[in-house]
Amino acid sequence: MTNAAKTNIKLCMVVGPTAVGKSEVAYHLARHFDGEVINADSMQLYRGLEIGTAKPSLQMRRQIPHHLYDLLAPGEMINAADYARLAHEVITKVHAANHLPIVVGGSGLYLRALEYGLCATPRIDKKIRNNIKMLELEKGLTFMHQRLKEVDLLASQRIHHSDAVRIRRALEVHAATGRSFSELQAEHGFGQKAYSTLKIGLQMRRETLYQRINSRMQQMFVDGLLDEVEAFPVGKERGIGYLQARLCKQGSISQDEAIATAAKETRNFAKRQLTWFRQDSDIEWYNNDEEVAARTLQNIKARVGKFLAVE
RNA sequence: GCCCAGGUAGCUCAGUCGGUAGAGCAGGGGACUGAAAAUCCCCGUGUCGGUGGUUCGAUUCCGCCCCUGGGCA
Repeated sequence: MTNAAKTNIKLCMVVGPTAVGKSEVAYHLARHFDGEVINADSMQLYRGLEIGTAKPSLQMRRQIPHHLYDLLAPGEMINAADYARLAHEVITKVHAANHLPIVVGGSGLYLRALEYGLCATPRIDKKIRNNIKMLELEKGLTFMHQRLKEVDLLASQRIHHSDAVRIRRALEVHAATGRSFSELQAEHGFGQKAYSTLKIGLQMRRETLYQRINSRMQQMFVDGLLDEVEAFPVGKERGIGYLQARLCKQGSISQDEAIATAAKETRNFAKRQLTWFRQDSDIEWYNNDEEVAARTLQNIKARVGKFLAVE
């Protein structure tokens, strides 16, 4: 994917698995290069979720402008396309102010949507969505997959028959546009970059990453995750740790169990993130293990400096 | 010291009427175009505690030893 960018706006992305230290690096880059930080984490978008989403500290956020951190109320919904629109606005402003936009986060689809856009589909009508849902409820997933096979063979081959989310989406798009989803995707093809981007990937030894995740989850409960979960309406909890926190409050599980489960889910999530980012060959990887972190930061700064210098 | 029950995958355990073994969890790999901290797929070789014996063949049967838990002293 080395296509020419639509604009000549330069921006930096800091990506990688959760708990690898992205926010820190982004903050230091912002300080050094007169930048502003833009969030690309689907959960840090929410107001009031400070502890459980490991947002950058208030201290950091007071010193450097941080965007898209307190946008939504817990329980409110957003999607990748909406996110991309919001981020574009902010990036345009930051660039206009002659500052370097530094996008940081671990939500792969959000980052991709920002960089390449998503294929153009209309907003799906509530009626269509409901019809498909009802049909699925009535006839089952296998039937829905069979139906997808009839209207969009390629999509039915690509989407596993158990993947309800994607089956639904493909059927919705077909119902709304009369065209097959796979065709629309092929036309889009992530063909055009919106910006001139430098993608910095942070990684560290798996074992260390997992230890950091484990102790961070422990600390989250110490810091008051149990109170923070109250930001959600009961039953609307989303994001790793919050459901466990609620169950713990209700007495269905012990705090130790809550921590263990939440830490496990975070580890699994980090692994999925790594799988996602690994297939992006544009990412330049840096090791952020503690013993080399200082050095790494210097290397990254040097790399960003070079990136900004070239025409 | 004696009596019981165990010692099998990183963990918890199942199993082999003797033909070198399999579940759950953990873990690993992968997919991903408006729910993405979501959703979904694939992956199980390990001195079967050690050592002798019986046997064509022992993780399985027998002896001894070691370890763990419980009971009795």
